[in-house]
Parts: sequence; structure tokens; C-alpha cells
Amino acid sequence: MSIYDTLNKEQREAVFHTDGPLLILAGAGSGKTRVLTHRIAYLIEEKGVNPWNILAITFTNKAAGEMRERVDQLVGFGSESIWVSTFHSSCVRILRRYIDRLGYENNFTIYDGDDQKILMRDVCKMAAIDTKVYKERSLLAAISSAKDEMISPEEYELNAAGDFGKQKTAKVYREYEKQLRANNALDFDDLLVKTVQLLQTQPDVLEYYQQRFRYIMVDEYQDTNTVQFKFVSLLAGKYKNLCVVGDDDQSIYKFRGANIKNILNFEKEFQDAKVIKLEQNYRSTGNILSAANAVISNNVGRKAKSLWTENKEGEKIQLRQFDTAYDEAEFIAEDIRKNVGAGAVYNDNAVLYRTNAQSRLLEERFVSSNIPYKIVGGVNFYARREIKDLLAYLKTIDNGQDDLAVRRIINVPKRGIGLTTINRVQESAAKREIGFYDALRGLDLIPNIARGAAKLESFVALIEYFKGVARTESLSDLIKEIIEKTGYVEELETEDKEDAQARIENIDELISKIAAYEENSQDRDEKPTLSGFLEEVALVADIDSLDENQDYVVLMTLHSAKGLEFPHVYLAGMEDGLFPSYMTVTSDDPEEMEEERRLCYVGITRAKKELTVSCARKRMVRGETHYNKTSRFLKEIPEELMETGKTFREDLEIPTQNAYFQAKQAFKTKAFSTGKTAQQFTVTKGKKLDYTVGDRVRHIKFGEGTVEAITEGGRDYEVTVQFDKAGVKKMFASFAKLQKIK
DNA sequence: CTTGTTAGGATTTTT
DNA sequence: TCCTAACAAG
Repeated sequence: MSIYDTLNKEQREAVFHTDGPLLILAGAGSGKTRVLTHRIAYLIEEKGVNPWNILAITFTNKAAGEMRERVDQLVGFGSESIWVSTFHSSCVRILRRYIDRLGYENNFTIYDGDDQKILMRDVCKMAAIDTKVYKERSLLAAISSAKDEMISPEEYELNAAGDFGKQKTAKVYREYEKQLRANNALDFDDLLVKTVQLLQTQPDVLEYYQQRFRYIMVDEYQDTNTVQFKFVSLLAGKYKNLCVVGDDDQSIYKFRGANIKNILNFEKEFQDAKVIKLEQNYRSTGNILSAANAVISNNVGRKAKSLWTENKEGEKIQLRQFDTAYDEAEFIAEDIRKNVGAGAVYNDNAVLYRTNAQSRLLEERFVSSNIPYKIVGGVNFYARREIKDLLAYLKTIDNGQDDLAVRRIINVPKRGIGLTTINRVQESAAKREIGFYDALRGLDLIPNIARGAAKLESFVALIEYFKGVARTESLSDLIKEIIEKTGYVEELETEDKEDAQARIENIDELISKIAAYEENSQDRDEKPTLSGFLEEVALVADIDSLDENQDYVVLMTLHSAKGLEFPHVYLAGMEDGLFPSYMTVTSDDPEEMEEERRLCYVGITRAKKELTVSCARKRMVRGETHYNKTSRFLKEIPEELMETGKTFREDLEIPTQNAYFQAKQAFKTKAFSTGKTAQQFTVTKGKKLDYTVGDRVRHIKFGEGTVEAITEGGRDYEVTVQFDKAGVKKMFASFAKLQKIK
């Protein structure tokens, strides 16, 4: 019996078809990862392919890690020399070796969205563009889609003839590119664009990678954009051993340039491509799958396919409607608690929503219900202020050409270097066409900075000192030295007590991430370098931090949930205007609604055993109360598949723009809630706390600590606790749910 | 040059 | 509602 016997007919066909182009259309839950991993195993074990010649591209680092792990289990040895990585990190690896051929230095830095925006602001200032008329974000969006389509600034300009707005954009695009180059920096899109440019212009480099990657596999193929497709087709151009796996029904990144034509064009670009459909679903119950099929069948533009399953019908889909989003959150928390009581672990449950902002209410509810949870998304760890500051130090030490980084930290912590001084340096640097940091090193050449000169000099001396440390000491020592010498943490502490603790924790985490990086490199027999660390850090997504070994409920957006599965799934906020989003509802492009529906399909098919969909009649959005109808997607699920609780009333559909009605509602709500608060007031206060000053207590998130003070707040007790790990926190007793220890 | 105040924007999704 | 960036005052 071999490992391939457990596959079905189509899966086996896909695994055994090793040579020549192959397109696998894999429906949700049809075991595509199994096919990919078994295919790799088959290549190595049966076909004698050197692992070194295999490249597998996934969407996230997490998926890459999992794939490697699973291949590891199937293959005896050698899996470590397979390249399994994301598009972006593959490109970085190639560019680090060869980008000097395009006139960059090999230690280029990578700009994230925030960096791009700062750079764009400077560009607009320079080009005298009013950012009130042309927003940085929309300019960047235009440039990004141009890059996705591999349109250069010059081409963009040609296309812009006659269109004033486009001409402006073209001008900005050109200047933006110039600045990036001057900073020796690439943005995310550049990583792909420059790699393709490199492969197109350097025959020997192309030849090398074509030889090396004789077998290429691409996961989540439906979400690739034009430049990614070009990258893959160049690499596979010689041997054509390219296997792509995708599902057009799960294409949810069109807004980011994902090009559905890549699936359709595949057979054109690679003639005699074999196409295999995987249509048996192993993940979900019959009811869940029927619901998913029913919803997605409303889309016109899709490849015909029919997913089926041998699984049992299972539970009906639970539909709940609530008065407010608070009620919804409360229900979800309680229901999860019920699941856990019935034998599930927290990890079996996931709550999915359309926008990150929805996580807040849920989080509050989970804290007060003592349910461990993890929120994926929102602000990336490496995008936090304190982390970016420290990374800017590291970047400055590593690559003095990154002006953005230098300017970020020149006065952080405060050194009395103000805007006027910085601008003078900037002007002088621009005039002489040298970098900001280089200008700092030749201070005497800059006019009118007599007063600031001494401070600037000591800043330069500090950086030069760090460079020395970087040469002789380990990375861990370097970061500690930076924190020490700059007094960064002390500065934080004096600034604001509330935030400071969390920020210091983040810094500690950064230190351990650096240590982990050093360890990992040593395991791989690589030398840990500053550039290496910065590179790794630039490309991590929040989803990568999900850890199956920890038991928590996962909260995330539908987009982040792609590729994951859970026994119990909650789709929250199923309301028109939220999901599908307001933008989509008001748009006159029907394609957008189809994409939104695909997103819904992705959400439904994440569920293995039980799916709960919920909505609220009334929801606070940016401080305003919105009255939403139930989502049109709910109406697309056949009624017989659903079960509604007592709380659901479909008849009640509230008009959105009726001022009188809203006023009436608001009045009612107010009247009602005052009464309720008064009640709560007595309840909470009447209830005595079972701990007092000096007692040891436990908090769900912050761990153990000692109560330092208890004060009577407006309607609740305010408790100050010194936590062992998390520092001092102030919180409301009824919200914090502290438990006394012993 | 630093600090405090205010006005405006954000929330559709992210490597 | 909350956060950021721009502006004004010390």
C-alpha cells in the first residue's frame, strides 16, 4: 500500500501528471494541499527529481511553512532544499543576488504601505500637487495597478495623453520611482516588477533559474496578477513543468490586481495544458455545501463546476438576527462557550467578518466572558510605531541610503532637532543629489545650521558607533545597545503610562524575534545578518502568527480566512451595506457584487461541521447608528437549509434614511439605556468585589498580578493592578472579571 | 523646538 | 468614534 492509495481518481491523476503544464481547478475543500504535497513527494521519491529543482509558491508564509512540514512527513529527507515560499520572498531572494544589474545595490530596503505614503507625501510636496485634490492613497493605488500590469512611468505618460488627471498621475509616478531609486528602496509591487525586468534583460540569470526550477507549483492561482503570471511563465518557459492550482470561485483579490484571465489564458500561454477538476469536497457537511453552492450559483461569470460530497447532511445552518451588534457579539461568545462545554476546544471556533473594525465589539465581549481569543489582522506587528522606530535604526545602520528611515529617527527619542534643521539638510542633500545621511556626514557644507550642527554631529556619531557594534557584536546585542544608548524605553515611560506598557511588551517581543532569527539561521547553517533579519521582517503578514498549538478562538476578516478551515464558523455582520459592503451596493459595476459573493462563498466553505450566520438591525459605525437590512446573500441560501432562533424577525426592515424615524429610535434607545444603566449601577455596586487591595488576582489576558488600588468610578469600581508580566493596568471591575487566587 | 489643540478623514479587503 | 496630521502658542 502506498501513500497515493488514499487519493481519489482525479487527485491521483493530478499527482501523476508530472511533466508539462497542468491546471488543477480545485473547489473548496477538495484536498488541493494534499494533492500538492503528494505531488512533490511523488516527484522526489518516484521520479527521482532533486528537491533542489522544485519551487512551490504559496500565498502566505504560513501556508509555505505548513506545506514544507507536510512534505517533510511524506518524504524521507531533502525537503529542506525545496524552495517553498511566497511570490514576494522568492523575488527578494533573487533580487538580493542580482539587482545590481539593474543599478540598485543588493542591500535595498523594502517599503511597506506606511513608508509608501510618507514618500508619496514628499513627492507631492515636491511636485506641487495638492493632496486635497489628489489623495496620496489614490495616487498610490493608481501606481500600484500600473505596476501590476507592468506599465512603466513612460508608458503611463503616453497613455495619459489628453487626460489631465492621468497626466498628473504620470508625473507623480515618475517622481515616485525616482525617489525610490534614490533611497535604494523597493515597494511590494517592485519586488515582482524588478524581478521580471531582471529575467527579461539578463539571459544568463533567466537561464540559471530556469535550469534550477525545473518543476514549479503555484497555489491559490486565482489570485495571481499579471506580473506574477509573467514571473511564473518566464521561469517555466524552458521546461514547462508548471502546475497551478486554483478556484475561480474563490478569487477575492481583484481589487489588488488579481487577474482571472490568468486561469483562462493558461491554456493559451501553455498549449496542450492538461486540465483536471477536483469536485469532491471532503471538508463540509452536505447542508453547508448546499448553501455555498446556492449562493455562488448567483454569479454569472464563472467556470461551470459542481461540488459534491459524501459527507452527511449535518446540522442546519443557524441564522440569528439581533437588535444590536452588542447582542450579536454576546450571542456568539455564549454560543462558543456552549460548544466548548459540549467538548469542543476554543480552537475549533472562528468568527469571520467583513471589516477589521468589527473585531472591537467581539473582543470586548470575549474579554468579559473569559474566552481566550486571537485577532488576526488590523495593525501588523511590524507596522507599530515603536517597532518601526527601532527597525528604522536598524535600517539606517544597515543601509544609510534609506532617507525615510533616517528622517524617522533623527529626532526620536527627542534630541532637539526640529523641522527647520531637517529641512535645511534635506534641501542641501537634494541640491547635491546625495542621500540625507551622507549630507549629515558633511555638515560644514550645509548653510545656516550653526545652531543645530552640534546635535546633528552627535546623532551621526551615535549611528557610526552602532555601525561599529553591528560589525563586532551579535544582532541581539545590537538591538539592546540601541535601546540602551538612545534611551528609547525611558522616553516611552515618561510619555504616557497607558500605552507605554503595551509598547514595551512589543519591544520585548521584537528582541525575542531577533533572537529567534539568529537561532534559526544557525540551524540552517546561515550567518545571521542585519539585512537578512530586515528582509524576513518586511514580508510577514499577520496571519503568519496563527498557531494551531494554542487554544484560542480566532477572529479575522473573510479575506484572511482563505485557505483555513474550522469545525464551527460564525459569519458575523451579515447586513447589506456591511457585507456586501456599502461601496459594492452603490457601485454600478456588477462585477464587484460578484467578487463580494465569492467572498461569502469562501466564508461559508470554511466551516466543517457547523455554520452560524448572524446580523444586527442596528449597528454603530464611526459613531453613527446605522440601520441595515439583512444581507442579500442570506436570502440566497435556501430556507430549508436554515434554522432560525427565536430572535429572528424578517418582517422588520428599517428604512435607512428617515431622519424622523432615526430620531425616534435614538430617543427610545436613550430612554431605555438610561434605565438599564441605572439598574446595572445598583447591581454592579451592590455586588461586593471578592478581592481587595493587596490580593493576588488573575486576568484572562494579562495573567497574574497584585491589586494596588480600588476606586469608585461613576458606575463601577476602577481597579488598579500591578501585573507580573504586563505591568500596571487600570480597569473596570465588571469588565475585567478578575479572579482572586487562593 | 516642543507641546497642546483641533479639524478632518477613516473603514473594503493586503503581499 | 478614534486616530493622525496640520496648526498655533509658549
